[in-house]
Amino acid sequence: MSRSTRLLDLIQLLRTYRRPVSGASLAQRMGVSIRTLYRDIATLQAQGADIEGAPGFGYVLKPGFLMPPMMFSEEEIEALVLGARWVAARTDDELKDAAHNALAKIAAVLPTDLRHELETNSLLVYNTRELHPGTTDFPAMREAIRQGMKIDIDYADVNGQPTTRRIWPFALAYFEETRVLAAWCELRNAFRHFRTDRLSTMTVTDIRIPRRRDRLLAEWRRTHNVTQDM
Amino acid sequence: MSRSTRLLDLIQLLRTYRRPVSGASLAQRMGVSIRTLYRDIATLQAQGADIEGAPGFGYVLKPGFLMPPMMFSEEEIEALVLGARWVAARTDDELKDAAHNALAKIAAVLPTDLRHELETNSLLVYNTRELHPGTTDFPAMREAIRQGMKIDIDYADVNGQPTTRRIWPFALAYFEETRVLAAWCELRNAFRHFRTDRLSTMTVTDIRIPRRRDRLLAEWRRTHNVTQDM
DNA sequence: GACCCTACTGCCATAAATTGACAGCAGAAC
DNA sequence: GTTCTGCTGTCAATTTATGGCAGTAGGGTC
Repeated sequence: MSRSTRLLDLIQLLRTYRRPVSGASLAQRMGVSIRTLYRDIATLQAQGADIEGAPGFGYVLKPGFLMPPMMFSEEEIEALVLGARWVAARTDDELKDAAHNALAKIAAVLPTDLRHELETNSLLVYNTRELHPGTTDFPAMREAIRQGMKIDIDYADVNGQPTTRRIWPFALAYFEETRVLAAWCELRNAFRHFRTDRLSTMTVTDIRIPRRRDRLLAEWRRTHNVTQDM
Repeated sequence: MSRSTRLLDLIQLLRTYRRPVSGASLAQRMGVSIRTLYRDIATLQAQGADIEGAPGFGYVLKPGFLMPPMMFSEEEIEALVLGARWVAARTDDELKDAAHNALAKIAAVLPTDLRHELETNSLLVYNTRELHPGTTDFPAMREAIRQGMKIDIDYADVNGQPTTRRIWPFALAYFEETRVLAAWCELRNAFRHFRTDRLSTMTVTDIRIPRRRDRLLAEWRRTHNVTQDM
């Protein structure tokens, strides 16, 4: 790989990170020595890339730096289309429309050949089994998560009567057949998980959750050893 | 000036032109020989720049090398992230990287608040069951579908010995647990479906499929009553 | 057909750059 | 202090870039 392509690849690699990365791991992924990587970083900085490096931390590319190539590859188009199709097939109607609209917006900025690739993509998603229909209002649930609003639910535990609780929802996890709402439960004063097909009622309150969603998510991940690397 | 900075400058220079420019004048403005300019153009094209050159005319950079800023609704962001996460969790490593890179590229052209929405999104995908590992080279298979190349496979039917066939692959369908390659089978002279976990070998030939992929897909959909509305 | 203008490729000797290795300094967290 | 990292200098071997030249080819104009 020539140096000029490597520099562009390095930008793209840095774009995919949100937390600091060490130069050593970048060097390994680019297949060059650490010395060369330092030179590459210096070159990119000289060309205007806003790369922040600190001893003991690593590097972060501060957002807003546009540098070619900034177009999708065919494989990236495939990934986006396939993901959108899974969303359309396996979630709810609102999210399905959203996936559809997002693809349309992406298509609008694509050059002709890539738009054709997007439109004729032939990775398909099939739903063999029906999802449990349920009465859960997923759009409202997602909205509550986004806005950070407490909700009240009636939830039937595996071996118990339905109980009414006020919870702080912060994540919704999609399994093959079920979906699970992750929340802080005011009743139990602990993190709890609720299968959405066992919710009998759900009411979004107008009370704000007193903690940031990403903090709750981070703490839950830490205490429950959950990783999702995107 | 180093070559890598010159390549970026050349892109910028090309963007300022609307009518074709001759290589000679570009070379003069970049301060290099015409021979070097041709090499630079070739390098940029290899990196995905859509530069059109015709004898007697000159060069034009077709729009689309850089992505313009894009706006999505919060729900569209959620759909894209959720889809990308499903791809990352349930397909292969190459597609996982592609999904990751695509999101990073989208994030790069998003305004701050939407980028934050993308980065802190809390719709998660879980893989409860392991995918059948298999030995199928999915990246090569997707590439063959994209490029429209025939492939040779050894396929073990449900109740039979493995047979070697030459097929025209045109679609790959993702089910919860299996994946099925849809193709025209030269042996049976008909559409056939192949579970990828029953492929023992797969060789991509360098013979083009004599029909367009989208035509095959459309005909297969018609004859098999398959709908996928995205 | 002859004629331009241009894109594009192959070759080659020279010049320039890139590279990895090693040694060492510096800042920050523990 | 120790450890983790960023960062710089130097140098020899290697790789790459470069310009010049010759030649092919495509697409207009006359």
